[in-house]
Amino acid sequence: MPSVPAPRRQTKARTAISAVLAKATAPMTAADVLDRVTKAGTSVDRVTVYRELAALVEMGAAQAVRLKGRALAFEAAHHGHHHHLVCEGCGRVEEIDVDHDLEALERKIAKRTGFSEVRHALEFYGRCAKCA
Amino acid sequence: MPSVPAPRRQTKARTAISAVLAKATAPMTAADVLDRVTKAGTSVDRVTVYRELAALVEMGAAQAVRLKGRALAFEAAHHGHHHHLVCEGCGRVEEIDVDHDLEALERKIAKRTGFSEVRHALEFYGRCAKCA
DNA sequence: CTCTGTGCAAACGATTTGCATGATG
DNA sequence: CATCATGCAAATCGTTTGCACAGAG
Repeated sequence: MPSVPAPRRQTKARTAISAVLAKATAPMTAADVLDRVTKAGTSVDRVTVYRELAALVEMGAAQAVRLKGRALAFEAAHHGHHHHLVCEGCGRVEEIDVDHDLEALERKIAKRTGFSEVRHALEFYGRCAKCA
Repeated sequence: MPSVPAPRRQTKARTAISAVLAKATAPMTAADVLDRVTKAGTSVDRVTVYRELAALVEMGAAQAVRLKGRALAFEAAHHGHHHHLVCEGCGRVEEIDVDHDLEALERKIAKRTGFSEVRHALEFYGRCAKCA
């Protein structure tokens, strides 16, 4: 077990994956990322994408969200805390801000239940105007 | 495509699965259900459990929730609308009621975005007193 | 030159599907 | 006795792991 966190090397794969994730307007699945990276001209393996996404989450540069559907989706962390509105027709995802004070709610729950480090996941589902 | 919804036959497997799900105090994964059904003395195949759970959801008698972890979990629908608090240490799940008016929030979102049939999923995660 | 990153193959867990047989209404 | 339900085998999908080689520092 190294006392030093281990250096992070810069590689084509990493640059490409981060670039794609940074440009994304909605959470992307590993397959989505692979697809765009490939179409952008960089040849990367599926496994590398999984590993890099995990690394980005680990570093706090990305976060994983579980929307409808089996695959995990990822988004760059530079957006602040926000929520998602998912269309069940076309699958399109919008970011959405909520004015409710969920942090206060978390504190209340923590106090009531004895839980610590309480966090939340909140998503909305519906049908967009086009898919109505 | 039959104009009549297709009759639902009563079988041992179905009785056992519904019974287990009805008694559950927290959402159960297909594997959990299989396990309890088996231990309760009824021999059922994994596949039957999946099919029956899907059928129950379809009928509105159960609902699926995606908590931390890869497997989908199911719970009987007879509890009203509620949320979950999941311990990331031991995995225990508590039902939890929230006083925030999320329906009002849904209506607001619907109006703002043009989405219809807006629903939400809200879960909380943290560490329970024992796992702190 | 050393160690991290990558590709490839294969393992894995969760879920789904095809098909022949069994049991219910 | 016509169908629906089930079991079993195998396919699929998303993800992870093991290992040998390539490439960054």
